[in-house]
Amino acid sequence: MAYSETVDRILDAAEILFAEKGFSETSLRMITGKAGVNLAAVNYHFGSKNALIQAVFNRFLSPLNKLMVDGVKQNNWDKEGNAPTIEDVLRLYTSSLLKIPTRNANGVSIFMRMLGLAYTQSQGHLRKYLEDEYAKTFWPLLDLVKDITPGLSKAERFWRTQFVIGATAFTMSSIQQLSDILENKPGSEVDTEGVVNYLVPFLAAGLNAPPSN
Amino acid sequence: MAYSETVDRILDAAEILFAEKGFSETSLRMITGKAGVNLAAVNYHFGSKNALIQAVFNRFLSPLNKLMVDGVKQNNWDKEGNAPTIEDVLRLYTSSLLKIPTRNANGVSIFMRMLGLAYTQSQGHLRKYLEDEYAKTFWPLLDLVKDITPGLSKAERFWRTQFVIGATAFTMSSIQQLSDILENKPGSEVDTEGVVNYLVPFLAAGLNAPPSN
DNA sequence: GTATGTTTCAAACATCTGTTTGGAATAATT
DNA sequence: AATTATTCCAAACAGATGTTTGAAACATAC
Repeated sequence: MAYSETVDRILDAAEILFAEKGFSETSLRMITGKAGVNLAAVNYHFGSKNALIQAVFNRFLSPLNKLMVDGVKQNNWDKEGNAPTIEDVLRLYTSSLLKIPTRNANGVSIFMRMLGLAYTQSQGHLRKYLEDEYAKTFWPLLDLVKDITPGLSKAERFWRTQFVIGATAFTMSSIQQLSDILENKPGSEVDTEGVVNYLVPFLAAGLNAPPSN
Repeated sequence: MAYSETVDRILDAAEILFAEKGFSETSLRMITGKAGVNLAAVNYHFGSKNALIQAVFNRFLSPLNKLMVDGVKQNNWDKEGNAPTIEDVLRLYTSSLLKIPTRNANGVSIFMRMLGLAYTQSQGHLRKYLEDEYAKTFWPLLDLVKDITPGLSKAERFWRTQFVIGATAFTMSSIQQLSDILENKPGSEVDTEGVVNYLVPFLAAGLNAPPSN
């Protein structure tokens, strides 16, 4: 798959439509129509619709992965006696999300909604791909949490990190609609960083909560 | 739409398949095949596939609605000087979910996944249906939260309730996939009640956290 | 027993799906 | 300039989709 202008046009259009409607609900004809390219271009450049879905994921999961791994190294959290707090870890997580380079407006929302879809709509082919990427991106984060919350069982710690991801993905993906509800008028300006500021103490308290039993 | 054995057979099959694959990924031929009825039966009894989806939701959201409204009354939480704690409210919510009468084995996890799908996959006809029909169920609960967390600004309280919904919906809709990741093998058994028990202290601590500023 | 209303069923319907094809247009290489 | 590789594109493909049809089977009422 060589580079071409067409490849990016397709990825941009697919990303928006997938986030908007879901994978099965988005046809190749919608994508190529929005991208202004020929229908056959998807199969020519990507091979199949499934491969296109993976390519869309790859484009934003890779930078996220890099940002988070770099963040851990930069803070020397992997070194002895340099343990971060829960808030530190969450700040790295949320700031990494906000730092991902986006090509479209509302890039963060689209990307978060994709992350949510990745789990809720994951079909066979996506499954394996995501588990691999997931391991790379989120297991380091889980390791850090492990040192901070020694009182939790492995299972409870795992599920709490899922609650963190869930609250983040759900909120970010629908932040525009939710802001409209709060302000009681559509089109209000969304303060993403403000919502993140609400998010961090909520998640930190949840992670630091005493075990369930 | 009159009652008939066929109607229930279709609902049972559709419920399982929707939870397993999602709405768009489940065809009427799969449903009628599993139910052992003729293909045309869905359109005859329900009118359309969309109407069938709504009927499936209706069959488990109605009892949930009733359980929660009854729970609020039964505890006299609406009376003066009888304010519940955050844990009380969350326990009512989760125990109501677990109390819904089920027709299939694994009924609870199927309902949970449906609930997750209700939020994450809802667009178009489903979204409007859900908002109209069941917003009234959740607003009383949010009023209770208001009385319990007087220290929060209106905005911060609103966003925290979104975090609660997000963590719940996301987790429930992807609970099977996540269980597989945790156990490192596909097809593992999912302990829905266990996950719910992890969820309550996490969410309670998050809601009770000190304000962000 | 005949008539009426309801439910089932095989078949067909039109439309949409992802994918493939073969030739035209364009770019790169020699 | 001639040749080769790459990209584009209109058209067609085979299969799946939700829905409709009209007659058969069944139940109910008179």
